[in-house]
Amino acid sequence: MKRLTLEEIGQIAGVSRSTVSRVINGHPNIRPAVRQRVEDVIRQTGYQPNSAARSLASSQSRVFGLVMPSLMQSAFADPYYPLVIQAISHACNQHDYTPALFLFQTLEEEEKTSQRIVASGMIDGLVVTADTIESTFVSKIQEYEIPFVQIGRPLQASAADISYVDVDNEAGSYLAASHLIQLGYRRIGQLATAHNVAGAHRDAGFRQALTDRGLPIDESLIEVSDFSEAGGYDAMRALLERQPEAVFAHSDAIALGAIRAIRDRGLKVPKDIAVVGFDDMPLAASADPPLTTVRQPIYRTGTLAVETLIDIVRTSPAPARHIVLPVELVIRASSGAVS
Amino acid sequence: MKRLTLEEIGQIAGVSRSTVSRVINGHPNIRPAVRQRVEDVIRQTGYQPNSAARSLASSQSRVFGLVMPSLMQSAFADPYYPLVIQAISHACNQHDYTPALFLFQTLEEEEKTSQRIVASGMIDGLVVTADTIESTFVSKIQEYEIPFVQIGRPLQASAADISYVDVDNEAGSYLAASHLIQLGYRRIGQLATAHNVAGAHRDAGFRQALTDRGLPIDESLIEVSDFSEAGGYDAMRALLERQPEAVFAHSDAIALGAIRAIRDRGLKVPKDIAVVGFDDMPLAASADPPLTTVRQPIYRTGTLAVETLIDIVRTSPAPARHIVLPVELVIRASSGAVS
DNA sequence: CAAGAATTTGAGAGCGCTCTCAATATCTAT
DNA sequence: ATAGATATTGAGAGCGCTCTCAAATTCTTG
Repeated sequence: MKRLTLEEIGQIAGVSRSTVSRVINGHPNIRPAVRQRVEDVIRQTGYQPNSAARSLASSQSRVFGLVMPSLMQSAFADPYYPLVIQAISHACNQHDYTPALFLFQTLEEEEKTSQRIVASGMIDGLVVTADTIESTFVSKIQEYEIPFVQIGRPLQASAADISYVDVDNEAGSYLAASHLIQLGYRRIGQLATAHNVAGAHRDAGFRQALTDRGLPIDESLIEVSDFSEAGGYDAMRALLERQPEAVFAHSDAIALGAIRAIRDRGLKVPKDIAVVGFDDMPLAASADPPLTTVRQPIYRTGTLAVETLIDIVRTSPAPARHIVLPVELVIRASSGAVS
Repeated sequence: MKRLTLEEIGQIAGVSRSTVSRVINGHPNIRPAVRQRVEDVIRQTGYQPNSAARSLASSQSRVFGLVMPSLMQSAFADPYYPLVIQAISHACNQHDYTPALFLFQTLEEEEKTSQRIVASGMIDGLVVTADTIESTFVSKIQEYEIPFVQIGRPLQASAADISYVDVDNEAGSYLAASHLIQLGYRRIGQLATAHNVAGAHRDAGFRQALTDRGLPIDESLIEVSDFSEAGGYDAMRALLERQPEAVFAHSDAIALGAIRAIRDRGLKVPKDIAVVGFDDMPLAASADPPLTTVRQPIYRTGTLAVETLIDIVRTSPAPARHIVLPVELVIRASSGAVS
């Protein structure tokens, strides 16, 4: 099918290229009759402006990039990223942006692609998930002055002029720990994740809760895990030696691994050891026992990231936006509060 | 940071715009000394050609679209799609293509965005996952003559001129069913999925295996489920009434749900009922008991889809490519073959 | 109904690249 | 050294759009 141009649409409608352009871009000062006529032609022909020409002339592409640097294989097993991607995709569709996806499995891959992303003008803005330690990527974006928002808070001090959308990890783990304390548990372990900002915040909230309730912090009750089920299993096996009465895991996947480890040892959840997770992923509700967990609004995070980015692009230069979304504790059987 | 143009690079290197263009595009017939000089300037300046201008002049964007039509919320919980996305992203990075993501949660969303995708020239080719019944999308792509490959075989007759990459679902379920039969099980149930091509093929392979081994096909031992764990649980509960000795599930998630249902009924896997899944997702190996399942090369599917698409774009017009990848049976404890 | 103001439209340049074609530089063989 | 072949380079048009500026049209108002 032959693709039409503005000129040709104009010809059919009996107006100039300029007028058609005005109609498409919603400019004022067009006689209603003319606008109608042009719109009819556009609809009938299914005309869509050539996006390359548009970008070139207007120097904006209406493409957003979604960047996930140094993403390990495993991270994607977690339903977190898929959900974020889905949210971002949907929000982009909604606002007539096209989301381009940049997943980097190695630094080498990141290196190779990132220059093209920032310097080719192909992208109007970026959503960056930067949960791990800083890559050089953010500084590169800043150098080229590309608008961007991070999902997850940046750790470093330069955070003030970086826009981000994050969930209140600290409050979440505070809730989780407080819940366990209120249920009477004293020896509360933590299956923590390291090297990521969210993990640091979750750890902080956990400690704060213990401290606020006058409990000592026993470092030997804290085991480090990655975000996987298998990691949780291993970490919990180690932790079992220390005989905790309850355990707070930094993710539901970890919690599920922990439950498996506890059961393998012949113990019952929550009777012998209570478990609380973080995420409220779909499997949490149908787990055995159903998992008490901290629900974070993952989808909303993605949506807000895009909307914030649009706002930044529109009003640039703009002050940085900082959004922290609330979380909630979902109480199910695994913590022993309900049967 | 000010973005440079070809002209300016040429100025610095003391050559014309045309020559720089030639260097960038790897044309022959450039004096080595000149090429060297130009390449140095490009490297030092970090110059990247403006992609809009490039697209406009060459009428190709080096962008591939990844389209997932009528995707329900739940489908994304499955690690299948994330893995495909990851593979496609990686393959695109490898070949200097940019992957644009189009997930459609509703037909309305699909309708709104699809015209832009096909008619704006923003995209050189599409990878379409069309596991469900045909949307109007494929015919639209064909109308606009955009190269595309499907992941998963098209069901309808027009398949011959559609390129696709698929796994051998039929052989997979044939393997699974044969395995169970060989182990001596006779009343073998199936937790099947409906309304998707892969499901149809898996069902066919299952039936073929029974027939080939002289077993009757008992329709009452076939329950329909969606692809979720919860769906598997419900379907298995129903199936339990019919007292199967073994059950083949169309996905690992379904199998996991089935195991939970069996256990809730006070029965043991595999002692009372053997279970085989499909996918070999990461959780399959660490499930309790470890899941016998059909491993399909999901990642490879995505990679091949991109490579095939590149091949098609390059040699267009080209005959349709049909690729069917082999699967393998991974035997673990849940089928009762090993402890 | 004319003259000025306001609205609506069109012409033209230009965004940064590719690609053709012609011009120039270099090489080969006599 | 020189004609002819060949390799290398540059000039210029054009891709389809946006956006400015001026022209044409319509609307006011005395």
